[in-house]
Amino acid sequence: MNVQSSHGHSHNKGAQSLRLTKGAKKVLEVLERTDELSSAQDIHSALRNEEDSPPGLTTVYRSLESLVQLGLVQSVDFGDGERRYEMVKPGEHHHHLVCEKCRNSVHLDQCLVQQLEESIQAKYKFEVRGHILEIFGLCEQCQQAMAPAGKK
Amino acid sequence: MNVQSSHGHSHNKGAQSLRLTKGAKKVLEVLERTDELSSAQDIHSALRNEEDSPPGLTTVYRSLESLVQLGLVQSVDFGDGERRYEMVKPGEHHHHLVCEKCRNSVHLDQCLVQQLEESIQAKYKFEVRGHILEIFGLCEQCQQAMAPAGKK
DNA sequence: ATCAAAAATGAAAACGATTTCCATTTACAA
DNA sequence: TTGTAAATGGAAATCGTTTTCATTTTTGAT
Repeated sequence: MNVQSSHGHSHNKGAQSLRLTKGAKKVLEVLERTDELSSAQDIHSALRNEEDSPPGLTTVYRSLESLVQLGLVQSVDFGDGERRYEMVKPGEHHHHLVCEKCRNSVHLDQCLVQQLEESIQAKYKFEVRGHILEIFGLCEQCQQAMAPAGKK
Repeated sequence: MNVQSSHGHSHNKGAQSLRLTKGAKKVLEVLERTDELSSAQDIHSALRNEEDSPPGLTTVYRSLESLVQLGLVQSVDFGDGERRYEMVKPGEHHHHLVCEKCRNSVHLDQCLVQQLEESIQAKYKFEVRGHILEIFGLCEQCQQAMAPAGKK
């Protein structure tokens, strides 16, 4: 990882700047102390409530893009049309078990796809570069809350 | 499976009618002869080109929703904001290896998540009800096409 | 410190897939 | 045939995200 502050020298020529700009730092701070997944809007409102001159929504989006490219943040797609973000250990990623009832999520401690990359490669001659994986269902509490009362 | 035509009697009270309406039949026909994944728009244009009075886009969306509920069609999310659809064996589903270069996709013959449901259940006490899984990378041809020439 | 160029920023407009509204048409049981 | 529920289509509305573009801030060289 080669993360540098906006004040450092950078010779990256990637699709976009790989520096931590002022806005990106603020976004990262929000994500740092949140363990829930946050949408861009969530982050934006959080900043609105605590900053004197909060970054605009556009900047939040751009910052998230940079942070994702830096490998500090991952974007998660639950298929509901709203992307969420969360901090990850640099360069790592993980997937979630999302409760359809209470909407809480826990993350898997290992990636099911990574384990299978080799066999996919061997079987399909396909070079794995990325993947989406999210699992939906009922968490333990919601299963119990549901059992006695009946369905729904 | 309990699929019935629009002319059959139905006493389903589901969130929405589980009959095969005229529009849904046309949509299904398009999907039947396409092995590519199709977006709602794709299906709509296909119908425009061959029907005298093709269903409107709204009807295409509604039909797809029914067909998915009936288990005849699955919707696939590649995370690019456009949902695609394809026929499946009734009640089944599958996942894809999507080539990032040529955009073709092949589907996995077995579901990696289903195999793991039990262990997820055991380990996380989580009742699996559904999931999203798509794998991105390079297909064999594109790997070869890339090797000699260099990157991109 | 000063200056020009590059990068970052914000507000508003644009986008685009999907959904909602609502008035009209069609299907079908009686 | 007729009344009612379901289906349909077109337009408008949604809504997260991206683009545009003018302004401000940062940066590196002088």
